[in-house]
Amino acid sequence: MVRSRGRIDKRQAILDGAFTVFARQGYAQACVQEIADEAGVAKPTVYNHLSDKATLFRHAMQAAAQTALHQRLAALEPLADPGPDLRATLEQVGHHLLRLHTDDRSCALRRLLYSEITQFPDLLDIVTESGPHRLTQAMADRLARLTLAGRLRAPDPDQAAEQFMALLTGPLEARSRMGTRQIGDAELHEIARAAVGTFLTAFGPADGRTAD
Amino acid sequence: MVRSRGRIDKRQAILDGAFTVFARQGYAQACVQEIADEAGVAKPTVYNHLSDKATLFRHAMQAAAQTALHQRLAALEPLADPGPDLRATLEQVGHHLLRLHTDDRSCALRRLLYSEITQFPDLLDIVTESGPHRLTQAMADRLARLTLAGRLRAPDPDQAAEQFMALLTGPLEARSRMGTRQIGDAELHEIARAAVGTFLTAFGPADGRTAD
DNA sequence: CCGTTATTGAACTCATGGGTTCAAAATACT
DNA sequence: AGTATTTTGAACCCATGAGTTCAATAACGG
Repeated sequence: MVRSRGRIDKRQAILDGAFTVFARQGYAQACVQEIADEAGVAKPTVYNHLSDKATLFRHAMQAAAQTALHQRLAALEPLADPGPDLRATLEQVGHHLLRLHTDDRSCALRRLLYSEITQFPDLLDIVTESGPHRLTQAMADRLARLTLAGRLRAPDPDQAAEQFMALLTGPLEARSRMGTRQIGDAELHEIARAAVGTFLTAFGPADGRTAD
Repeated sequence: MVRSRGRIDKRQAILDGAFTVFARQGYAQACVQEIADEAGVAKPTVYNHLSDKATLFRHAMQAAAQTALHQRLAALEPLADPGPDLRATLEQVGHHLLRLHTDDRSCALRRLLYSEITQFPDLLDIVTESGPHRLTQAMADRLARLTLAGRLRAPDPDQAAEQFMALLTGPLEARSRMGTRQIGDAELHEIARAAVGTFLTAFGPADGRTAD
């Protein structure tokens, strides 16, 4: 059995394995030996790369948050140049965001953040500020542009973005039983459609209530 | 024989202290000795009332969820007979809900639920079903009545309730930094006003946008 | 090839904390 | 009063797991 013994590869493997195990067990219940196994690595190797369990946790969370943020920002792309059917584009983006939001790693990240926020207050600056906040900001930018273009009526884009995100993710929490139940694609579409419907009724152009 | 054990009913003190410590430390980090101290009781007394740490946790969570639910349901009362100014009543109820939602014990309850949901899947049935779900249900009932009375236009009261709650609590999560920052009453009022504004624009009576 | 460095497994130390035992003391019930 | 029950403190047992040590070994660079 020749395992790849590159030094760089191991660090990434360790961080990935760490997040997987933390996600499955929670911080306190996860033992370093299990993380080492998950990463296909010996326990001392873990301590060779990351000094202790806490920093291991921090780095694993940071990495997971980074990828989550990038995925979400990418999902906003269609709003940069929405086609003639703004409603359809919003629904597409909304649905994409919902899919990312219900992703296993995403749910685990939120759960871990919630649970360890008291023990690791610095996680907020690492994760949240690089997370939801920047996402809402980007969304607000899009909405501002759309308002300037006369396709929306959102004089306060920050508030509109905040509420659009709320309309999307709010109903999820209850329905997904806090992330323990996987939600079918059809239901996600339905939630996105309802969210966009309400959003456009409130912030759509003047003649808003048209067809659907 | 008679159920009054020892001097007072220590059981309640234990459950209260347990929730306090769990809220402060998280499940795994909380040690039973500390709970005993918090409750002003000896450690064996704790085990005398609750068989082990897990059931102690479950009962503490259940008790906390009960009170939280009752408080929230009570907050909906004004909607049973709203005065002539529906907007004002909605804002009042919304603000009240937000205050309860940002309450320390409430935040701790949500945090603990999120964090231990994998270790205690049964908590969902104990807490969530007795929590947000029943609250949204009650809200939907109110909205249905208001629609029948011609004061709203919410043909799907369940969805309207779901979205109203989302508009209220969604913006909170980001702003309160997941419950770590206390939000001033003024900001809560602002959030409630914005939520009700959007809600009424979407679900208000036909001549909606005028009323103020 | 050979020295350097990273990795490995296994065993070890040590602190923490769940849960129990027990005899003494406090309390409640009659 | 007297008896049954609970509470209490302290000590105890024991499992778990973080973090370390170390000698053997695999990879890598020259």
